[in-house]
Amino acid sequence: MLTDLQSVYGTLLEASLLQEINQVGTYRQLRAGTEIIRPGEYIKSIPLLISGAIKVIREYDDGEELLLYYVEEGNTCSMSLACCTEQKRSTIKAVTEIDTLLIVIPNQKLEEWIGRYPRWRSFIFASYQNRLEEMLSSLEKVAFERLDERLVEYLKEKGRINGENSIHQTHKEIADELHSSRVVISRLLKKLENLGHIKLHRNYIELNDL
Amino acid sequence: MLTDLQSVYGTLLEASLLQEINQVGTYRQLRAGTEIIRPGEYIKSIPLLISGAIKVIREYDDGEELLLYYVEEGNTCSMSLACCTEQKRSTIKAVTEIDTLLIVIPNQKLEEWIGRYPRWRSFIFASYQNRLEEMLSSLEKVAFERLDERLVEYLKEKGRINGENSIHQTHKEIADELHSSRVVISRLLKKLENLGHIKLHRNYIELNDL
DNA sequence: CCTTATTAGTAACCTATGTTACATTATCTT
DNA sequence: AAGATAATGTAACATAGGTTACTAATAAGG
Repeated sequence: MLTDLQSVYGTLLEASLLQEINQVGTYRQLRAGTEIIRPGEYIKSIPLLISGAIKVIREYDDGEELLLYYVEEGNTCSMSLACCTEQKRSTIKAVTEIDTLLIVIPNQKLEEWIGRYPRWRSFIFASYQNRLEEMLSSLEKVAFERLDERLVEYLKEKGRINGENSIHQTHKEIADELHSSRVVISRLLKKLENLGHIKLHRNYIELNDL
Repeated sequence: MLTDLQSVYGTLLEASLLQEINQVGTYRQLRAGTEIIRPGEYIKSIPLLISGAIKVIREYDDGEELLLYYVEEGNTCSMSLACCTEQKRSTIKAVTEIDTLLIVIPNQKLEEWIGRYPRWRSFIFASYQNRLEEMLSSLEKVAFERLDERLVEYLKEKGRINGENSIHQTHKEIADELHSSRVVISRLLKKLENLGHIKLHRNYIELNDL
């Protein structure tokens, strides 16, 4: 486990800090589709990703949702950071996109290390920076791009994260994450198929050239 | 000047830190409409707002733009923080919305104080947290709300920030900040006028009940 | 005071996206 | 195998919002 940690965070963090993380943290191996954070929960610890990916979703009472961004290996979820340090309830949902290995750190350590380890401090700042940029990028996509463009990017990203050239999702699920409707997504997917970019099947989509 | 600083940041930051800020920082009194940050610039210092307000805008090569959020007194601009610590170019434009007093801190102090002043550390974290939330809120508005709702919120917020019940902007300017077109904004404003919520004039809009 | 530029009003039209409704096909249960 | 359920295809229609074009009103400059 420590070797995994070192191979991912070795260049980012101090060797002594890695030892400490390994001692106080709890390793968790999670299956794809596991809910890590639910809206309304208090968060008492932060996850460092060793492998896999987590998708972060904004969810509403009425069942509406919107995909915000993915967190990948070597990163942490700044939304949790923020919630930790401020003792606030989470406003987002986090779900493992694929099988994921992470290590969970209790939040008092988070603060303590900021005083003691300069590289931890940089790491935390960089995480915030990344998150702000991801949010900005999501905002731009929603504000400026048309749905067909967003759909293509969604398919590409999902394929990349899952390391496959196919997407195992129903049209309804895609529609939810893009905050659209099933019929519209089916229509656009069919158009992409007619252009030869993808091939549609029941419950999965083959990606050819996007 | 120090008394202004104390009255705004006195409860947030250590007294000794305020002294230090007062010494190393540069006070700047800016007129409404002053550009503080332009896209592409490197940022070597961060601003602490003492009074006034700054609007933060995403701007593109083709002249398109989108209003992201306002920074008000007692806050700093986390987008600058992020740029400072990472030595990156700014991706946003910041303009004073009204006459504004702020104090500018060189960025090496920013880092130094994080190690030395716990409350500075909390302040910086809280700023990030606020910015993430503002971004999330902007994202939601663009993704879920219709333009007429966004327009109403825009008018309210602008009125509040300027401390007036009128907005001194042309329809074109409003359209740009909401990333829409003049004709559409005029149409929606006229509808709001017919409902008795506002009164339209050349170059300004009277707000009645919104 | 007259000309010009800026700002706003309005109509006609277009398109992306959402909605409703129903048919079809694939998968699961029993 | 039959029926139930879930996923997809498709057509018809509604609407928010963007575009173009033109007019009207107001302000600014000489």
